[in-house]
Formats: sequence, C-alpha cells, structure tokens
Amino acid sequence: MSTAEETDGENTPWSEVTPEAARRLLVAAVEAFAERGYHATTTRDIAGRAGMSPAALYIHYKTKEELLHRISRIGHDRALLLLETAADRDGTAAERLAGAVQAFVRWHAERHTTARVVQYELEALSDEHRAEIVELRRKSDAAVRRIISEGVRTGEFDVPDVPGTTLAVLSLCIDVARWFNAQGSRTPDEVGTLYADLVLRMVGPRK
Amino acid sequence: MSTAEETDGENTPWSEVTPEAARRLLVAAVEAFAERGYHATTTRDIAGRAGMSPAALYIHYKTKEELLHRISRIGHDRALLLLETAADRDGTAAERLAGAVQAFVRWHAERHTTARVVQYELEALSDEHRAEIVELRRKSDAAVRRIISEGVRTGEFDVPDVPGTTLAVLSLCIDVARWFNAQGSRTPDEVGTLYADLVLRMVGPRK
DNA sequence: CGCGAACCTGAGCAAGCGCTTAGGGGACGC
DNA sequence: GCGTCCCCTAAGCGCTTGCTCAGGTTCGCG
Repeated sequence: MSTAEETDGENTPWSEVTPEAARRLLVAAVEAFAERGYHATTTRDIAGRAGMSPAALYIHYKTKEELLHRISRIGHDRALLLLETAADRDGTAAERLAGAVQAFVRWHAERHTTARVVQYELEALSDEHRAEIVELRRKSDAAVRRIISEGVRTGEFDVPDVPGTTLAVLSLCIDVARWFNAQGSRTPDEVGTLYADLVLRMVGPRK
Repeated sequence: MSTAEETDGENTPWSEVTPEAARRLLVAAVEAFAERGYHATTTRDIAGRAGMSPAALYIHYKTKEELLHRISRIGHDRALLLLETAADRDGTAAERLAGAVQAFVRWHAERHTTARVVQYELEALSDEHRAEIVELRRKSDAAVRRIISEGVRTGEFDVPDVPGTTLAVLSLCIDVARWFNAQGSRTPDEVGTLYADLVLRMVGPRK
C-alpha cells in the first residue's frame, strides 16, 4: 500500500521477522492497529489484509496479544537504538541532542503507523510484556537525560529541572506519531529539523 | 474514587449533565474509557461502576458512542474556554502565552482521566461527531497561534515557523494527559509552571 | 512413486458484545 | 384506592469475538 512504509531508506523495516507469512501478518497487524486501535481490530481483519484465513494467524502467533508484543518490542528496540547511537556520538552536547531529536522525530513521522502502535497501545499488553517494554522506555529516557546532564555540566545548557525537561523532550517527540499526516505539507525531515531547533531553545542559556 | 477528580477547585466537574443518574453513568464511563480505552470498555462495566444494570444506560444515552461524544464535547469546550480566556486577557504576549500553557497543562494533569478520553479516543467517534470535535480543536489551535503571532509582530518572540511552533506547543501540552500520574512526585501546578517556562524559551529571541 | 514435514483452510465452538423488550415498583395527584 | 408517570431491572436476542481442530494441499527427498 504505502510506498513510504515499504521502501524505508535506512533499513528494511521488518526483516527480523523471518517466515515470510509471519511478516505479512505482522505488517497487516501494524496497519490495522494503527488505523483502528488494538481492541477494535479483529483477527479476521488482520488475516484478511494478509490474504489469509483467520486460522492462519494462529500458526505463526499464539495470540493476538503476542502479535502486539512483537510489534512493540521491535519498535522500542529501534527507537532505543536511535537515541543511544545519537548519545554516544562525538561532538558537543548541543550537537548530540539535536541529532537525537532529529533522528527520533524523523522515525516517528516517517514510520508513524508503526510508532502509533508502539507508543499508544501499551496498556493492551499483558503485565509481563508491558514490564519488559517499560524497561526499554526507561533506557530511552536515560539516554536523553545523559545528553542533557552533560550539557549542563559543560555549561552549554541552562536547565533547572533535568528530569522534567527530559520528560518534556521525549513527550514532544513521541506525540509526533499522533498528529503526523503523510498527506500533510511537512516532510519527516522538516519536522525533525524544526523540533531539533525548538528543543535546543528549551535547554539553551537564557538570553 | 479519586478525590482529586471529585473536588475540583475551579469548577464542579460535570454539573452540566443534569439527571443525576445520567451524570453518574458519564463519570463511570470516563473512568472506564481512561483505564482501558473505549473499545475495551463494555456497557456492562460502565453500568456496574455506576451501580446500575446494563439496561439503565440506554434510558439516558442512545448508544455507547453517544456517551463518548458527550464526554469529548464537554472536555473540548472546557479546553477551548481555557485557551481563549488566556488569549483574551490583557498583558504582553509572553504573559498570555505563559498563562495559556499553565492553565492548559494544569487541566490536562489535574483531570488527566478526562483528558485522556478527550484527546486519545477521537477515532472512535462517528463521522459527524468527529467533525464537530475537530472544529473545536481548530479553534484551540487558532487561539494559541493568535498569541504567538502577536508576540512575533511586537518583537517579543522570534519564531521562524508560527504554525509549526503552535502545533508543537499544543502537542507538548496535550501529551501531559498520557504520562501524568497522580501518584507521581509533581503536582499539576508544578508541571504547568515548568511547561510555561519551556514554551517561553521555545518562542523567545535567541541569545 | 511414496512419504513426511510445512503450511494453510473451512467450519465452528463457547463466550462475550451492544442493545431491546416486557414488566416491576415507588412517588404523586385526585 | 387508583391510575399515571418515571426510573429501573431481568432476561435474552442476534451477532461477533478470539481461538480451535480435523483435514487438505504443496513441496523436497529418497
């Protein structure tokens, strides 16, 4: 369907999902969950989008919730990788923070279908699965906080409330998945650049 | 249940919902929708929380979707009122923007149960109802954009992309409803003050 | 050709869904 | 006492849900 989804520039989207039929089902589930939400999506709808019968789904996944967990896990791994890569780069804190925001926002805009499921369907996970995902989110928070803390230490940034500002930065980026529209006038890169600028203003020294 | 919900300082929460039984049902629906989401909530659950039989719901509301629409409509009216009141006040653009963000964020934190339903269950509405709500959101956007535009005109603000920054400010505030936790360490007022400061930095002149 | 493994389907089950209907029971005027 | 109105419940209807299971098709390999 969506060519922007299929031909992702920086990586093959779901290459880690190995039986091809399982991948087709997972991609169909991402689309359906993003459109209607997890609870409003039926297993018949997922199977139908993948061109299979409802029973085929249960050959590759034990339950509908396992499908959601696989999607959420892969998405969170990817998001965490983006942030930690940006945090580990060389350069000033400002350069690294701008890079992290640019990459994180770009991902949320470009792959907003996936990101919507990843960010807004957490409470549909089982307790064990949700605990696993929450731990990944804690690490994402730590990566951003590390950049901001170092900027404060070197005097590049003026941030009275580091945990609060970290939360606000992540919140701002994540919410891109909710409002971004591929038919809109802004490209993912433009939104990333705008947001990187706004975040640098949030942490920069007062005039 | 939650005393913070029941005893709202600035207004009686659902006083506009007039038959008392209808109000009890609506409050129960807000709690249930916020906890599990609209589609995962059953009419039996709503009626049970209100201490009634499932059939009682249909004396006061035609469908489950009508309940969601009433909640969404009242919440959006309240949010719009907050923003327009702040925009119409006297003072500098910076003062008015800070006031708008403080009030808007405070509402999203203090009444995060309601706000979660209002902000994250739009696609469960019927087409007509959603169109009505989208119009209210357009007006909220216009109120914030007006403040920022005036700040740019008077030279108080330096904002290269007014529509984009307006979107980011609203997005930042709305997402408070998603992560705010009443058991957490921050009060709604503290979050409002933090966010007002961050937003002023976003629009302020470069150092 | 025979055989086993991998994959998928048609049919359907038990449970739960939104919503309806027939009727009960208390408060009120007369 | 009696009828009327309003608010509510018990029971359940028709349908959809997540999921199962027996069996069929396709394939590589000897």
